[in-house]
Amino acid sequence: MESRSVQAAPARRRRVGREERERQILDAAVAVFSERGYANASMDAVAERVGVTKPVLYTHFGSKEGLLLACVAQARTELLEVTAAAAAAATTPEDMLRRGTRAFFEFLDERAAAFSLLYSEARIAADAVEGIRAQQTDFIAALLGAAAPDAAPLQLQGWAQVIVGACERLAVWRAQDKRVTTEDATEYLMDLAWTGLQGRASGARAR
Amino acid sequence: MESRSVQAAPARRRRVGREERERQILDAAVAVFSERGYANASMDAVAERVGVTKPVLYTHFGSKEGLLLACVAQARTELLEVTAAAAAAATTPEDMLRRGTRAFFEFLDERAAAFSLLYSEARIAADAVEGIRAQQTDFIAALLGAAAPDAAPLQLQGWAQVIVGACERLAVWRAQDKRVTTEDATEYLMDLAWTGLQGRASGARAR
DNA sequence: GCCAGTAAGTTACCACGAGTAAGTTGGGTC
DNA sequence: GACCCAACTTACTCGTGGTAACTTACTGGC
Repeated sequence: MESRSVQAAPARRRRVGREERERQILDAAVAVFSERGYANASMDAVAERVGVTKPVLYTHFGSKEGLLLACVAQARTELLEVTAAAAAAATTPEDMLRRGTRAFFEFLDERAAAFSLLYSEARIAADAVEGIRAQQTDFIAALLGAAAPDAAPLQLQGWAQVIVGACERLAVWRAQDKRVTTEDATEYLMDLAWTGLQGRASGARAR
Repeated sequence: MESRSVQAAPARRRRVGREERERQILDAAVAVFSERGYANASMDAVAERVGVTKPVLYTHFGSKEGLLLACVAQARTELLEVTAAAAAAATTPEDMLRRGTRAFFEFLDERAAAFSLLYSEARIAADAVEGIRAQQTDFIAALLGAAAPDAAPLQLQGWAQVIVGACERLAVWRAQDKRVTTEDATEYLMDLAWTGLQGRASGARAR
């Protein structure tokens, strides 16, 4: 004597297939986690958004942390696909770096919610996010290795770390300052990573 | 009939001055938070480490979040002092970038616990950590502005973001791979930010 | 058509930790 | 040595992650 609506919509909404439910839950989780922050988001809130009760989430993902990790894993897969495809279309090392970088920024633009999850969210997913970074640095180090075959492996890794860190930071900066376009961000990265500050700064002496 | 030790040390441990207590609590909090992670660390654990009970923490810092923020604020102050002092000792822009970068890595080496707190810990402190980054980027942008007076302000900010992001990432990488010395990390940053990859990579054509 | 059997869901609970109200005690001061 | 206040403790509430046990909708076999 409360729900069951007025007359139609007899609240007849149960029994959804496993795969579809999991997609629903993941989408809801990304939304809720990114809106309220992981720590302040309750599992009940996610469940309510899907239209089920809490234990359903637990049968699918085991724990709150497991749910977060599943969200992260999904984003990870998509990220590699997008950047690798962009880099594959390039012909020179410079072009590769530029295209890959731009693809990264564009991906984050499209998927702003997933992004804020990935890069603002907690130690709980730290290992998983670190795994994404490792994936990206390995990928970039391989590209750099092809372009600079005389560099030591550790050096390649170091350069790749620099690029990944720089991109991540630029992405966060863009989220705060909307004036910065993906092209701007890409060029700032290229200015330093490819061209270097040497020529630009040497015009003005340190005085 | 359980504590109160054997005979000496009559558990006579109350009444400590406000400032000293706050320092004790901050130290304990950094230790506990970095050991177990903010989310898994209980306020009782921090209190026990200090040798008091939970409400004491609340009278000093208001909330668990407030305690974390106080830890972060303390680290922030120290970080700026250290890097600014290092940069001030330099004579050329290149030297400034190199000395500041190295000071950053050395600071994190000395204060590993505070570091893991800063760079692994959660959305709760995200704003505060973001404030530290803003402090560092403003500082670096000012240095770059002196060295490259014809660059646009937004461009300077962008370059500074690249450097801050790169340093942060290199720092995390170093924590994982102990082979990488502060000098290595500093040089990898300089390789890209100052010299640029252009010369190095152009030896090998894209083929 | 009807009746198991099982996967999908729900209700109703526990445990644990953040936060607090109210009472207690140490120690400096006159 | 009586007083007072700040430092400290005890003993609670409440919200939320997680779970055990029960219920219900859909499946295929006869």
